[in-house]
Amino acid sequence: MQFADTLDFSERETLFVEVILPLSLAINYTYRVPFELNDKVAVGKRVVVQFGKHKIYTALVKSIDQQPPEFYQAKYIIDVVDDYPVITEKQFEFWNWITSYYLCNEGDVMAAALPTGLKLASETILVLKDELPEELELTEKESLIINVLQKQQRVSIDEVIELLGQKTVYPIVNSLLAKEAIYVAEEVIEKYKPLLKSFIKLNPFYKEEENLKQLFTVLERAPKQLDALLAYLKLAKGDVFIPKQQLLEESGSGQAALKLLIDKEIFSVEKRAVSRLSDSNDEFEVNFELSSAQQKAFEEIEFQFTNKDVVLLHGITASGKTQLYIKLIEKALDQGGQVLFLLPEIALTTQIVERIKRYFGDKIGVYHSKFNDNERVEIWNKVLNGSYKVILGARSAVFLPFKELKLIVVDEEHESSYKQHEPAPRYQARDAAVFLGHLHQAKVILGSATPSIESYYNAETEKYGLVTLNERFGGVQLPLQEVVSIAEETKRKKMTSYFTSVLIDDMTVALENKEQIILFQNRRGYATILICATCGYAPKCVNCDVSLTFHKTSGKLHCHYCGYHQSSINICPACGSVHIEQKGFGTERIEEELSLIFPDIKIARLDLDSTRTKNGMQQIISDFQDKKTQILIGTQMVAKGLDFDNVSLIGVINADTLLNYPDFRAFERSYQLLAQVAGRAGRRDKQGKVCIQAYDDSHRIIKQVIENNYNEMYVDEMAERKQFNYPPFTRLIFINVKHKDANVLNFAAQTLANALKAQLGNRILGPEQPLVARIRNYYIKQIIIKTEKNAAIQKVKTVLKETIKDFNAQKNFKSVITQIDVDPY
DNA sequence: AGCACGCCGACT
DNA sequence: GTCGGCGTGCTC
Repeated sequence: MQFADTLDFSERETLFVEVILPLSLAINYTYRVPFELNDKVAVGKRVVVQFGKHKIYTALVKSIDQQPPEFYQAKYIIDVVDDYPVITEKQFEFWNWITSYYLCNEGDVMAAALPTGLKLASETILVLKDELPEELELTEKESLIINVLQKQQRVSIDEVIELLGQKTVYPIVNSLLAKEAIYVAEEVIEKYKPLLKSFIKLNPFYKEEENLKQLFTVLERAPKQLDALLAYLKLAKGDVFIPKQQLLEESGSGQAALKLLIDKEIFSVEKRAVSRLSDSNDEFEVNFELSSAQQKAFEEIEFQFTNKDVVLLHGITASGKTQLYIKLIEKALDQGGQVLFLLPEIALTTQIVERIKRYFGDKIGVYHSKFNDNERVEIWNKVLNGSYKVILGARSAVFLPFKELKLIVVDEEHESSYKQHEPAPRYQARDAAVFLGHLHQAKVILGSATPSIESYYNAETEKYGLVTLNERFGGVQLPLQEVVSIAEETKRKKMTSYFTSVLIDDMTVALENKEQIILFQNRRGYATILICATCGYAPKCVNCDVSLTFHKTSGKLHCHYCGYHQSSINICPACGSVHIEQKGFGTERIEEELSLIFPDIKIARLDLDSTRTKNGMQQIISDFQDKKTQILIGTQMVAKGLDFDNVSLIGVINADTLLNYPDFRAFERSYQLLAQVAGRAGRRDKQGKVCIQAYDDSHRIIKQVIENNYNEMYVDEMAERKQFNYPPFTRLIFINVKHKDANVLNFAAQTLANALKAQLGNRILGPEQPLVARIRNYYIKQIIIKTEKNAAIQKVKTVLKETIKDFNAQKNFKSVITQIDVDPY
């Protein structure tokens, strides 16, 4: 009996784990834990599981249960990856919020949140059996595979496809498996490899003065080795490892000498994981005092924080918001907390990052999409272990594993790039950050010179605090702003290609003064399309409902939606005419025209095409900064976060295309963009100039930009939004319905809309035809849900989710794709 | 998201 | 007869 008492039955527990897979799946799956891993599994750790026949994934343990699943036999988990949870409890809560608010799957969030390096990859590998069956009859293709396997042991499915020159290899592979000639090895590769560098240390034996002296005499006849030793003694203070690279540079002695020293055990080597991120170690103090206006704003923010969690900082351009942020960050750090500083993607490669880095030194991490996975995993771990206190990042940085988050700064909060449109989770990082702040009881500061209407509304209705900073730092003057009517100039024949005489005169003056110029051409209207002057034919994309755009650099016609491209045309394929004209104008075209007007001036272009690479953009910017180029032509990019001392003139080529964009936020966006662009002119000691070209030169938005009248813009916009029932008075949810067949789509979209209307009534609009009705061979329709602000939104979402589930379950609509976009702006 | 399986049309 | 394309269903 006593024996039975000591038997601990709890150890015989069988555990089951519910895991999230990094895939877009509607439900989570349950696996069984092998007894020997019982102690290792924990919520928030990663586990290796097989999902489906071949694939192996890293899944995340969401919960642990002792109850076996009722309706199926659970598979075993293969392994537990982590010693400690990589996902914190708070992160799970955050993920849950994203899932339910933005109506996506948990797997979508996991896929977006974890750097790929933390998700393991699997590759199916074929391996030859040690002993082949005696009677083995193989087809020609099968023996081909076996032959290769005999030479190189392992072959991946991809290689087999290449080898046989055909796509369907599974039947053949299956046959080989059935004949027991091969087996399948699942290879899980940990993608994250720390960067290892060699470090050198002097044998502690030579710490003794006597021994060292002796060593010197021994090495007298080996000058190179002596150099290395001396270099080490110079670099290393005491008994430490120093980077091999550094030692080689300092000593001037080569690898060979060093190797001899190592062989003689005078030096020892060690491989160490080092950071891939260039941490600037120059932690020099950047001393600055807040101006009295800034100091007042700072105190005001602090005061607002006593009863508000979110404060909107409305500070005009060049009012020195960055300094305020720095002071606030400093304070949060003093309290021992972490800080998340969100920036729009493109602003991350620019000066503001440098400034903040310089101030906070190696406590800071930068996180954005151009970093590779290794770097991202590194940042993830440093946030998790707390060695990074401040994170500068683009929207995905909200997913980092913060522990003691005290403050979140969202700079340029009005920026549309905080919203992710594709793929799910379609989240708005600014709004998510507000929730994240709430979760951590951290304060959130939203900063902008031109706040979004919804944030300003939140401030006006006292949901957020509001602090205004409307004095330019250091008394920098506002630029001189003028509007030129393109219509007028065209009538008087004063236009030179796209440029009004006023802009050309301004440019001439600026160039004579050796000052620099930025020309801004917004993305809309960017395209140059070809059109036949005889019959009106315009080349269209074969996969999408858009005209192809002509790119001079490649000499080809490109589709901006799917990447399709074809060679350009000289003869109209429809009518045979040779009169092909270029219509519309892009940055490329402007660059070309401009170089005809100013042949001796160096011109650079900053847009998506010229900045594909991580350094492409840096190069263009630094060339402009170093005054190697005089004129910079760009799309929105030039408006964001760039500061150039020597720029005295900003030209907006065509403001109308912005204003005419068919979107309820077009005016708001135009105001923000134009105001932002204008803020780039003459930042230091000299008053700059802004020249806005437009057909409709009396448009209220242009007037409001020139007068710097945000409040009037806000009031006008609010009146319109109220009248037409748009946010912030309502909430929008878009449902994009897609199918390859236009007829199926039309019927499906109408059916879904009807089903929704039956429950939600006139809150349902559409289905409507979107601007581009077909992308990548899929036809698209859009259903819009517009609910009143105070409606029980969660209820609407539940209805929506259920209705779509039922809809997709219908036989005819299985292949119809539906995507939900909550707050699609 | 993959991937198998099954059905169908096309061509060595 | 294969081969490749595509629609459909399933993965614990």
